[in-house]
Amino acid sequence: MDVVSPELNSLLPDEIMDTEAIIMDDDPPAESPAASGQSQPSDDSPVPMEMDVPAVPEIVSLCSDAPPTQLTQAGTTSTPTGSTLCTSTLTSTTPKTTSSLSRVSLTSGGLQKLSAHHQIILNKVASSPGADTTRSQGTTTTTPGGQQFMVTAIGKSGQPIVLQLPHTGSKSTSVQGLGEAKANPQHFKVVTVSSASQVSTLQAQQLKTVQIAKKTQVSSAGPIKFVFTKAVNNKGLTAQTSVSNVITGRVLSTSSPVTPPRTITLSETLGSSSKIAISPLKSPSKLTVVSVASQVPNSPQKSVSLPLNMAHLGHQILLQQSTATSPAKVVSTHSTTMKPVQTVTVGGVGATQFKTIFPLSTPSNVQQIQVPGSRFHYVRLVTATTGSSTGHAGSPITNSSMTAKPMVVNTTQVRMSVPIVPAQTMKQVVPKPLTSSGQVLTTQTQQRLIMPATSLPQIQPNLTNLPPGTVLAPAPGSGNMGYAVLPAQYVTQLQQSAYVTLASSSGFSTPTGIQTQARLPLNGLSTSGAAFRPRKPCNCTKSQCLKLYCDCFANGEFCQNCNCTNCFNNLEHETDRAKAIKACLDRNPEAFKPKIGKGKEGESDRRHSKGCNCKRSGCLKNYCECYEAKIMCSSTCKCVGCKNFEESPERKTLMHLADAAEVRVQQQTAAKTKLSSQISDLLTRTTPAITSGGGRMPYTFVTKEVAEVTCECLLEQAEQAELNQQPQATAERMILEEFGRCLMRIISSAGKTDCPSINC
DNA sequence: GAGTTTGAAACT
DNA sequence: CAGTTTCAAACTC
Repeated sequence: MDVVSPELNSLLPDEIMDTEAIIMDDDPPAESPAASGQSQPSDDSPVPMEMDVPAVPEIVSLCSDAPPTQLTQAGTTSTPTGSTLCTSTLTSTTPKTTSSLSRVSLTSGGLQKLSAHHQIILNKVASSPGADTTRSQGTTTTTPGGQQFMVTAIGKSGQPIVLQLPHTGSKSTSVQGLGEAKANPQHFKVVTVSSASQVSTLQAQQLKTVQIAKKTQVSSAGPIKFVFTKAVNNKGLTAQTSVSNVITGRVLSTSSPVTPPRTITLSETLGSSSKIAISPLKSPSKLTVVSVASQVPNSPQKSVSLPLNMAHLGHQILLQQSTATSPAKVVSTHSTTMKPVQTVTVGGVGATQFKTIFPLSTPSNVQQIQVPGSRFHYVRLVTATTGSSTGHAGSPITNSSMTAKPMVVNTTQVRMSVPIVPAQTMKQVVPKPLTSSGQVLTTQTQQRLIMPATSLPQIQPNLTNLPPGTVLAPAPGSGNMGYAVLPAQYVTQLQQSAYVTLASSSGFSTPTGIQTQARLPLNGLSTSGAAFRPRKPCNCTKSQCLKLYCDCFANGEFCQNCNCTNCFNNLEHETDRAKAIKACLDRNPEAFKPKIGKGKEGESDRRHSKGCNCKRSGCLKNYCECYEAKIMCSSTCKCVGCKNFEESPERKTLMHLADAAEVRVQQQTAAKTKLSSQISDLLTRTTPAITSGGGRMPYTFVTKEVAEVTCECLLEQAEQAELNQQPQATAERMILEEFGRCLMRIISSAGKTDCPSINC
């Protein structure tokens, strides 16, 4: 089970928070004051949200302004699991709550000093309850009641991220203990944070606290592991998954005995233009919340409360923009007993869903970049920069620009197993990407990017019904906080074929600025196969693809590879698109929800939510949405002359015809395949035989000379029979027998290299 | 490929 | 909410 802090969840749309993989076996949070205060926003969304589950408030922010010097990489340590743990200077943080708790602090910053691998350093820190989290960075204190881990992450300097791990060891029935009674003892939500490498423009260090709710199963025999799982492409195993400047991740997935641990590799690339390549996510994923530090000073941390209906969406990463001056939040109050080794799975694991929110400054910051010679579609998202380093961010991304060490989250599966040693034994843990054997590769699911845009505050309340991945773009000139909701499919597309470069605020715009490049699949053309069904390109001409007439728009996709004209359904027209979305939602709050409800027990239960309104088609043509969806009309339909019902003979006839046609097609296909195979095989075998001579075909031996000799032999038999005055029947038999012998000699000669010799 | 039909979406 | 218009897909030729 994943535990999401109510606080963080409250900031997120229910749909975003929703994950199919989440099992609601966890006990609702009760004890933590912060958690209690973080009541989840009421949402009527039927989809269970992670928000409902988490007992511990969680705050994740990804930007660190602290100078990199604070992070000191002490060394590396091999963990029992084989992962390499890099020790770094400990940063003590003080939980706001008085209760003892184990905490994991993710401190971003000082990445410059990190190894090139940009690993996230988990520093287990024993912190005293009263310690000040904001001040005591770099120090380690031991708290009797709980354990604190400092995770030094990637990114900009010095903004520590604190992962609080409520200890439930003593309290098996702890209120916050999530799913404690459940067999699966470990449930964590992990937020991975990476910050921009640029430190100069950043302001004071910011402490970010990530609270991790842990199930309390202290008695478990096996060591507990924290698995930081990133939304990683399960396909590409070889590629490095690096998260530069912006990163994150909240861990939604939990490691269970049955489920192989999944690893998230968060690596930071030190370079001016960092790109994050988000690998495609296949399996249903859990929600990943990524908090991105914004470069806007003094701006309060902005929480995203977007009730997006993304239940059906795949893996999504939620990026929250946080300001450098935003105060760190420490929420968890649980006191738990740290297990020797705990695995935290951060997002992206098989059944996890990630939702991604990237902060966007202005629409102008979103750039679609077509790289000549590259089959990938590049999208650059740049937040408004107020700093002096804007020039870099605004520059178009080209192949040459990509050389600037962009941070790329590859589609490659990268597993990071971060075993955490008890405070007594281990103080610092640095997760190391595990690509070696024995590590389980995580499966990626769809990712959807939601970009914060301040320009559309009014839309946010209605985001529940937004199309998956809808981009909410900030109004022009509206600050750099906004939400851009990328179309779900677009994100899906991005995952496979396109790159999205996300550059955060001015701090990122510098040569060391953060650029997140997400690898996204093309619209409807995903190579993943079944995961993404290819969709027809639209042909819209008048709707600008901003009306529900457009299937792309209706499906929450960006138009790509379409035949539409005057298309606004792209990143270049985020504002218009956002307005259109809002308009659609105003007209119909459920406009972007699937029309065909998914039956609980199979397709038979599927039905059109609204029903069709056919008049002439008899509901037996694709004009009818019911028929098109291969479902029968129901009582909700208002169709006239409907023939799309169970006992309809017309329907049966059509079905039979369709089945027959399908069978024919399949047979033809199979026949073609077989024939092709046979031909190919024949050519393969005959070609060398003909050329080599050793295996020549029989006809090659029946030369003119052979035929003449054979005929002479036959004539001789005929003459012989005539001389002996044999009856005609006997003569014919003699001739045929001679012919048989000739053939035998010819055949026997076939295996010989020299020319066959036939003698009567 | 052009033209027609159709029904959902948008509009009034 | 009902009627009309618009629109793009489905369909036909």
